[in-house]
Amino acid sequence: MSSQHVPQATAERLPLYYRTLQHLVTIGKTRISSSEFGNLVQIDSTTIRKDFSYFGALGRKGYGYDTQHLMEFLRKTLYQDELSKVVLIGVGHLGTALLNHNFQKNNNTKIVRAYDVDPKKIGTEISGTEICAMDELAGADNHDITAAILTVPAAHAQEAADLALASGIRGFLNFSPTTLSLPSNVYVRHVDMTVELQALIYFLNHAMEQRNSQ
Amino acid sequence: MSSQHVPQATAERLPLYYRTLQHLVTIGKTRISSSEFGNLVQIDSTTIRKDFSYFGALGRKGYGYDTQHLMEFLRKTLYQDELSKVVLIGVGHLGTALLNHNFQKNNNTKIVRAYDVDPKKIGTEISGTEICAMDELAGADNHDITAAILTVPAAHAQEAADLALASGIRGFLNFSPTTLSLPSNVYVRHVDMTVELQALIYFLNHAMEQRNSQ
DNA sequence: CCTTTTTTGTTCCTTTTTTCACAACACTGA
DNA sequence: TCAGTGTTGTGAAAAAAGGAACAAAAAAGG
Ligand SMILES: NC(=O)c1ccc[n+]([C@@H]2O[C@H](COP(=O)([O-])OP(=O)(O)OC[C@H]3O[C@@H](n4cnc5c(N)ncnc54)[C@H](O)[C@@H]3O)[C@@H](O)[C@H]2O)c1
Ligand SMILES: NC(=O)c1ccc[n+]([C@@H]2O[C@H](COP(=O)([O-])OP(=O)(O)OC[C@H]3O[C@@H](n4cnc5c(N)ncnc54)[C@H](O)[C@@H]3O)[C@@H](O)[C@H]2O)c1
Repeated sequence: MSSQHVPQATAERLPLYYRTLQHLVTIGKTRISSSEFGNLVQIDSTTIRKDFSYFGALGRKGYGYDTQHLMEFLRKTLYQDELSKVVLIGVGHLGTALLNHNFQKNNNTKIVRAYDVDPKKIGTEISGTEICAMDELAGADNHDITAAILTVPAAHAQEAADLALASGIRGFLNFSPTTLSLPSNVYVRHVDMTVELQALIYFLNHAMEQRNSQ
Repeated sequence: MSSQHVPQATAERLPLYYRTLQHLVTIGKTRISSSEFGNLVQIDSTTIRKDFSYFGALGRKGYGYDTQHLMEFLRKTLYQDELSKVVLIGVGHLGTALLNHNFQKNNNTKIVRAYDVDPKKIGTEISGTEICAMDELAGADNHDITAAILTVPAAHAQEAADLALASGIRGFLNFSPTTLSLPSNVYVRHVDMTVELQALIYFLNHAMEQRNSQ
């Protein structure tokens, strides 16, 4: 039962569950049923229950789920209770926003260092995070760094990723609108806000009118 | 054949295809096979061919796809050749980054107006986009606006969305880490960068070690 | 203590998405 | 012109994801 193989789709939902549980704990809600939780995150309650069941019996019949317990379980599952250190490459508009944010809410992840090529930025600090030269990245040993956030212009994304890879980084969150070519033992996630906006517009133009005409 | 029902998964990939084709046209590549294209976007070539086939026969056997033609077809499909106007709500760190960016590359979408509650920001401009008071949103007629980009703090996201909805907006790109509750004739897309980073870390911890042990 | 209500965990069925396999067709070069 | 090669478009199979239904267990309320 416990933790056989967790489907990709389930794994993608875990962070949403975790964040929602954090919120519930904060507002003092100690228990929740799968259907109430489902309403909250807008996912079918069966899907919720099945997702949790991959990790064993986390709930109690006739009661629901203990929010505190479930949250802690997910925290361990997601982070294995270690602080995940990440670096950010490209301190431009988007990079600066991310540094200022620095995933404050979420104390298990921290941007520990930033890199850029701009001499004006190198040596300065944003929100307590120091900005270093790209040359330093090339020589660094970053095996303790979980991931690199890439917020450089698309034309430089591959180059920046290669440097990070050489320094020992094995995870990438790529914000540039370009596909990276990296070895298969490296994990890349792509966040493309332009694509998101285009997809939204497409669905408004097509999917919606279909739904309306039914 | 042509445009029966386009699966959700296919529709989600169209913007990526479009962007990649733009790049190919820019660098002067006039034709491409599904397998070469597939390598580029890291999607199986069969999936590429099937995706395109929902729109009819866009390629030529023994030749491949004409990049210019395919790009133009996708542009029409995605935008129906109209400029999509969007507004942005919440001119903070992230909102400012988006305004500075303003989807320059992509001339079919434009942030025409921004809204905030901060009196210091109201009346100023960022990258040519004027920042208005939220009160103006409440009274505005925004039926010509395709979508609203929400970059307000999570605690205010629902409230901001409700105002936008009342002014006639029917599409939302929500960057706040919260689930919005809106009528079903409204389309909401959620971009959660925190979740993306958590998912990345989860996959690094679990999926990767599985792949390695095989 | 017993009955009724709630709610999980899971089985089974449906839908969606991906992948395989290949016939059909169009280019290419001699 | 014609053999040979490349590449699409698609039907059929496989895999993944989603959702209905319900037995079993626990809680709640007398
Ligand atoms: N700003 C946004 O809202 C937004 C939205 C969607 C996508 N993006 C994408 O995110 C990326 C960054 O966008 P931005 O608006 O922050 O751009 P930006 O131009 O403001 O910042 C880019 C930063 O990267 C640095 N840089 C350039 N080349 C580098 C290199 N080789 N190594 C390290 N650093 C380098 C620059 O000095 C600059 O500080 C782009 O790919 C952009 O397409 C941004
Ligand atoms: N900055 C990031 O990199 C980042 C990363 C992930 C998620 N987010 C999310 O994006 C959202 C915005 O983040 P941010 O860093 O830009 O925050 P921020 O605090 O810098 O900006 C928020 C802006 O919204 C305005 N605002 C507040 N209440 C409002 C209301 N009711 N109506 C209109 N405007 C209002 C504020 O005046 C401010 O300008 C947050 O929900 C945050 O969690 C941001």
